[in-house]
Amino acid sequence: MNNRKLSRKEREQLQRRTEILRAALELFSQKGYHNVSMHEIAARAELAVGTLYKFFQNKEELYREILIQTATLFYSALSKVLEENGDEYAKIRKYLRTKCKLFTENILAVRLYFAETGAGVGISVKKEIETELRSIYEQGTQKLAAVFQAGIEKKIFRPLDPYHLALALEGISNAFLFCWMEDPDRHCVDPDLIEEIFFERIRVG
Amino acid sequence: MNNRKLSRKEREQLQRRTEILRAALELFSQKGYHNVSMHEIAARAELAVGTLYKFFQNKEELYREILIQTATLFYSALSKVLEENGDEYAKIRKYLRTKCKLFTENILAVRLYFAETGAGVGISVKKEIETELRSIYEQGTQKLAAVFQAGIEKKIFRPLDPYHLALALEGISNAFLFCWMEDPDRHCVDPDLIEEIFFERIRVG
Amino acid sequence: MNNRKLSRKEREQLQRRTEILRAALELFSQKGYHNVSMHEIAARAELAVGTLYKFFQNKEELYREILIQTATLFYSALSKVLEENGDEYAKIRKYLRTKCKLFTENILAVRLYFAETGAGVGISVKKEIETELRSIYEQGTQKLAAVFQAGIEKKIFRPLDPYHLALALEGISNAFLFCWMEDPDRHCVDPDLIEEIFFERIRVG
Amino acid sequence: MNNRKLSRKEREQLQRRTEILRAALELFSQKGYHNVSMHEIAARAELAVGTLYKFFQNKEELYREILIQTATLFYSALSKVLEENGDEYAKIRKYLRTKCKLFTENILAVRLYFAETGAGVGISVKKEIETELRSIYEQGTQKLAAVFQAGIEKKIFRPLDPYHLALALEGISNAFLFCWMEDPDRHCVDPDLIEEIFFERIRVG
DNA sequence: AATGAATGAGCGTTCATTCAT
DNA sequence: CATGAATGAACGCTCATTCAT
Repeated sequence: MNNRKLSRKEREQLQRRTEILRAALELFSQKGYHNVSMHEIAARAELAVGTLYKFFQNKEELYREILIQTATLFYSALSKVLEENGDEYAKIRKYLRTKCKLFTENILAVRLYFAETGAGVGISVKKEIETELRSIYEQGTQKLAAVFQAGIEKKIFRPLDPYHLALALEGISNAFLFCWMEDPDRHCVDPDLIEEIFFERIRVG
Repeated sequence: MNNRKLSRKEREQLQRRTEILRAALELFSQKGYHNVSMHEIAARAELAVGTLYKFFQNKEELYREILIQTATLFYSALSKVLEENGDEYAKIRKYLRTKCKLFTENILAVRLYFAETGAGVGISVKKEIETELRSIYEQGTQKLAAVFQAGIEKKIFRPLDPYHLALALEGISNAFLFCWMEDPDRHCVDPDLIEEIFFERIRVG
Repeated sequence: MNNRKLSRKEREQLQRRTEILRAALELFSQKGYHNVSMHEIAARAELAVGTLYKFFQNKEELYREILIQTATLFYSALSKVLEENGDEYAKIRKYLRTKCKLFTENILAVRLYFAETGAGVGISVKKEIETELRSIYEQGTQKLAAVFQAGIEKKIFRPLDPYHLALALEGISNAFLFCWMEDPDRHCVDPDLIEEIFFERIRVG
Repeated sequence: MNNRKLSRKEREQLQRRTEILRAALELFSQKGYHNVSMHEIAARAELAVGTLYKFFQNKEELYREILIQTATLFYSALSKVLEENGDEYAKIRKYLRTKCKLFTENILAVRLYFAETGAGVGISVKKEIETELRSIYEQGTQKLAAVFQAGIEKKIFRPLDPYHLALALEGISNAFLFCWMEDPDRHCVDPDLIEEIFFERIRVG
């Protein structure tokens, strides 16, 4: 990273930008895109409205930034896991664990993310944002499918369509995570539980 | 039914109401609640704005009507399936088939429905609508769980938490249906396919 | 009168018309012209909206009718009193008594009437109505002034400007009647009381 | 006063606010509350609609502000007069002079004021505003009554009910002022004239 | 003649965005 | 460079009026 090179001014700028994103995330995830005004975001970020427009072209762009940032964070973290060494079964298990962790640690962003992609559907704020997000999501699913593919070749998994397996894993884990988001006390986020249902009889042997 | 008793006037009224709902469904599912104006809906229904308000108290009510109608249609159809005679495995299979059929035949409404309930999350148009919908959805999941419970008792299924099984089945099937909704050519809606992944090794024996 | 000549149909028509005026008077005097809709009036008169338009060109005309009717009723009753035989002092006394009676018996209409003419001012629903009403009111004041004029000539009253005397009497009596309308329990409508203040000297010495 | 401390910005703000109030007063007093739109006021004030809402919460509040401002101005000026030193007769004379002056200098506001309080009646824009205004008006009348009471005790005035005397004075003066408002050429606003009629005896003998 | 469903102009209000300071 | 007052298009909604039945 080139953090060292940032002048005081630049650091202050970055700080401000981050502050805006934080304020916006809180508000958007609480009330939804259309029920949050730029004034409200400015007020929460303790800045003037005009300043918001110095950092983001418009409201949509600010929204997009939050979503892309989160999607990228998730994608890169989960990709990394899938690219590590180890057998495919272990990779999937770690993937599940990481996904659960990311979700629970970033609920606000997740809310927004799924409001947009709706676990597959979604009437997004803007079609472009939706497309962009879906593309990132799709890349993730493809990577997951590739791992299943490898696992199938190594006879770790039964010879099913790897993309479908990826889809199914995503579907189950999302369902459990959604359930938890709705009612955090129900403790559905246990990855072992998800694994048991998903794997126990799918795995060969 | 008392369809016979409808006078011409009443029939025309019903027709108009249906026309409004159709126009609204199309627009809402295409652009989302906040990006559709009452004028737009009126124009598409080839009516004056005022007429919309003769049938629906306000925009929200019109939106709610669409969602509740769909949710109820789905819920009653799927409940019926689960209440029919037959062993639990057959019931689940029929449930899956019916769900796929309902989805593919009501894509527009499904888009809206999941935009609201977000398969679990969702920053809804109005909290009341969300709650109402979620309650219907939850009832459905409970009914599904009851069938799994019965199946477990009869040793048809492995002794897992029945609610989790319901959640998982919903998760997987939604994932496949979403995938299809995004790209109808990919033909992911084959219920056999979903069953294979979900069941083959979950079922005892 | 030619009441005899009215056919059943005509009688029914008149009845309907009266019914509309009654309903409108009640509503207008309760909530004011702008806060009453034609639907509301129709509903209270137990008629269809369209029927209202058969009897009155539009909302304004309906309103005008009520006001002109009341103004004419008041004017003719009070004129009659002033034209009776008797000395001028007695006429004024009877005028006052009649005015108090008319007011207390037609509060609803009075409310409307003064809302329009505002005891002199008034931002009326329509300038034309205001002008028309004021003209009737002015005629009344002129007639009253003529009586004062006669009284002055007969040395019954001191030689003051008769129009001013008329104005003053109207002003005082209105003030007392308004006071009563606001709070009917305060019993300010005693004509003797008004007379005492109007006629007898206030300043000692 | 702290007028000195107003920065240029603050002065401009105040100017704008005043400008809005002026435009609104002109229009309201000309056409009445319901026949004036916010767009119209904005246009006359040479501002955008949105700007109106920066200064006043809504149309009603803007209306209320005008009325309360005027009522307070009148009340404080007239109260001051009644609280000055001097005998009661002199106070009433000065009161009358001041009232005439205030009326003639604020005709627009007076029109509105009496449209609301209707010199006693009035179907007001909002019950709350009416109540608030009437309370101010009533305070004024009470103060006037107190002066009459003192005058009666000092044998300056005949022993009549002081509140009724206040009511009568208000009634007469309003009648003359209304008469002048309708037709400014008739010169009815001469306070001497009002006094003569109010104070001296009308009936001969 | 009576009806009341349909109309659509026009209202009050909001809020993303701009730009003079 | 940050500010926030000003803008005005666009919204949801109402209601006087019309006209086919």
